[in-house]
Order: sequence, then structure tokens, then C-alpha cells
Amino acid sequence: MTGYELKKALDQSTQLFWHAELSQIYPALKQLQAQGLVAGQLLPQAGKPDKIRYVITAAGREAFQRWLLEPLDEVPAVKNPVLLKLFFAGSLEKEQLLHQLRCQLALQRARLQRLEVETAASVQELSQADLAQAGMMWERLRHFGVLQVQTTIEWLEDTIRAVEEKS
Amino acid sequence: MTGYELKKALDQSTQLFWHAELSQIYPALKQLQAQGLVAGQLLPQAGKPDKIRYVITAAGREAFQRWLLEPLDEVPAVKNPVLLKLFFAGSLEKEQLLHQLRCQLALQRARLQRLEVETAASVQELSQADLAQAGMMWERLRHFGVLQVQTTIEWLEDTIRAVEEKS
DNA sequence: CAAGGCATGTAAATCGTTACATGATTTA
DNA sequence: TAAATCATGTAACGATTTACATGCCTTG
Repeated sequence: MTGYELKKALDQSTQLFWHAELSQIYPALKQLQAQGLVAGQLLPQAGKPDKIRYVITAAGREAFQRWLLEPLDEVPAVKNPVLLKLFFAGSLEKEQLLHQLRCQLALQRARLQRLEVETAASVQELSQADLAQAGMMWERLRHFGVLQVQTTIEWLEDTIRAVEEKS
Repeated sequence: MTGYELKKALDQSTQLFWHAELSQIYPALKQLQAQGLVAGQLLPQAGKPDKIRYVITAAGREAFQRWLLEPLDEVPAVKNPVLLKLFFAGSLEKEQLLHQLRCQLALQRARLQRLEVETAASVQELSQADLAQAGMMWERLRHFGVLQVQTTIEWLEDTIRAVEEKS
């Protein structure tokens, strides 16, 4: 893929748990090329900027496989500024706290909609054969995203109820 | 608090959604002091290194309040290297994929144990009065952490089952 | 005719981690 | 006697973001 195509692919597939800006992708591709893990081919275009299409090399495939096999022996640390703010928001006025909670709830509900409709469609685009193999994890991860957002929505609803019922 | 005390407080309270190293905390405190948001008081000690205890100023309190009131109008982007690896792990051999999933499952189960036992105890330490106000969100957020880990465990179990039942 | 897509990048700044450095006291 | 706790930091590196820069084509 080209850097530009990669960005789009990332936004469609992994946006729930990974993302990157073009300004990070382009230098990263050059670095991978310098390490011999990918090969770049210049594709001149008329009327548009030239493309550079990168293809993984044998060495790249090996490095990727090694990475895949590294044991998952750690739980990644989370940084969530929204939860951090809510942690301290207990000291706000009741109405202000409720406003913050409702604001986030609306966003999460909209997100669930998008996840269930749009992303399900993009998973459907995969062939049955793909779904049986690599694509299966794609669908499983999309489902995980839905579960997480549902949990978040229910938790926000409960929390709003609890705050409302306070003195 | 001193930087050192702050780090311990963070590890006990917000580790589920925020953390920081001492090497980040110490310069940050100096910066806050330079901005007049905290004041530092040197406490000489015998037999131990001197402490610097920081106290929030009036300007600091105002800035903190402004931060608390900023609308929660975005859902923070997540970066989870474990999920990223699982996304691509669909292309591994069945047994290798199962190994990765089981490895992560064991970690998450251990984590749930710790969360339910240890953290519940540290929340108990708060007085009833505190629980009614600021501490309530602490307890709610601990609960959210439990829900998220439970969801993760169930999802991993389901996924393992799905992979096992494949050709 | 403005906005967005296509396509590449660089530069500056920020954020965060790991390693290094010191040194006394306490615990296993 | 080794490791952990207390207590402070700095330096180097790596990761990531935001802003800047270019320029044509297509769509609303």
C-alpha cells in the first residue's frame, strides 16, 4: 500500500484500538524501507501527485511473524482523560457533574450507532473465505468494541441515576 | 503532597485510567510552581533526603476548576497493542493463536482478582462523608474497571471457544 | 467557488519512558 | 547481604501531535 492508502485502511479497520497520522506513517515507511522490511515502488501519475507503493519483503514478513509470536504477557496501561476528569468531577456541583456525564453519554450512544451500522457493513465486504481466517478476528474485535461501548453506556446511565438520587 | 507521595496516590487511585512516572512528576511540579499554580515548601529531613511538599494555590484551584468544567465533548482515542496484535493474529496457526489468547486471559483473570479484593479495601478506607461526595466517583470508577475487565474476560473466553471449534 | 479528496512530506513541539545518579534506612 | 523504601532529580531517546507546505482534481 501507499502511506495514504494505509491511513485509510487503518481508519476503517483498527480505529477502535489503533490509529496513526500521515505525518507519522510517511517517515515510518521510509524507516522500514531503510531496514529492508518493505520495498517502495514509485508510481508516476498524471494530474495527481506521484505515489509510492510499498510491498513487504521476505525479511519484513519474518519480522512481522516474530512480532505476532511475542507473548501477550502484559496488560497494556490505559490513559483515559475522560475517566480522569470524572474521577475528580465528584467535587463539582450536582448539576455540573450531571451535565458532564450526559454529554459523554450522548457521544457514546452515537458511537454505538456508528459501530453497529457502518463497521458491520465493512466487515461484510470480506469474502467468506477471509472471514474463516484472518477476518474472523476483525469481526471478533469489532464485537469487542461494541461490548465495551455498551458497558460504558450502561455505566454512565447508572452513574447518572446514582447522582440524581443524591441529596 | 510531595512528588513521591503523589506517585503513590496515583498508583492507588487512578491506575485504572491514568498513571505517571516520577521522572515526569518532578518536572511537572516545578512547572506548575513556575506558573504559580502550586507552592512548594522545603522540609529538611535527617537521615533521609529532604522533601518538597507542594500545596495548591488559589490560582491553581481556579485552573483546576476550569479544567473540570471543560465539556467532555470527545471520546478519547484508544491505543491497545494487545488488541492490535490479536487483530493480525488471525493469520497465525490455530494453536499459536490459542496460546496468545489464553495467555492474555490468565492475566486478565488475575487482574480481576486484584481489583475486586485490594481496591475495594482501599475505597473502604474513605469515610462515609467522603463517599457521599468526591469518593463516590472513585467507587463508581473502580466498578467501571471491574465491568471492563469482566467484559474482556468473557470476550476472550468466547473467542477461544470460537477458535477451538474451527477446522 | 469553496470544500474535500488525492498524495506527498517537513518542522516544531509535546509527551512519555527508560536509564542513570545519589545515598541513607529498613526489611527479608 | 541483597533488595526495597524513601526522596530527589537529569539526560537521552522515542513516540506522537499539530502546524506548515504544495498543488491538482472533483464534487456540492
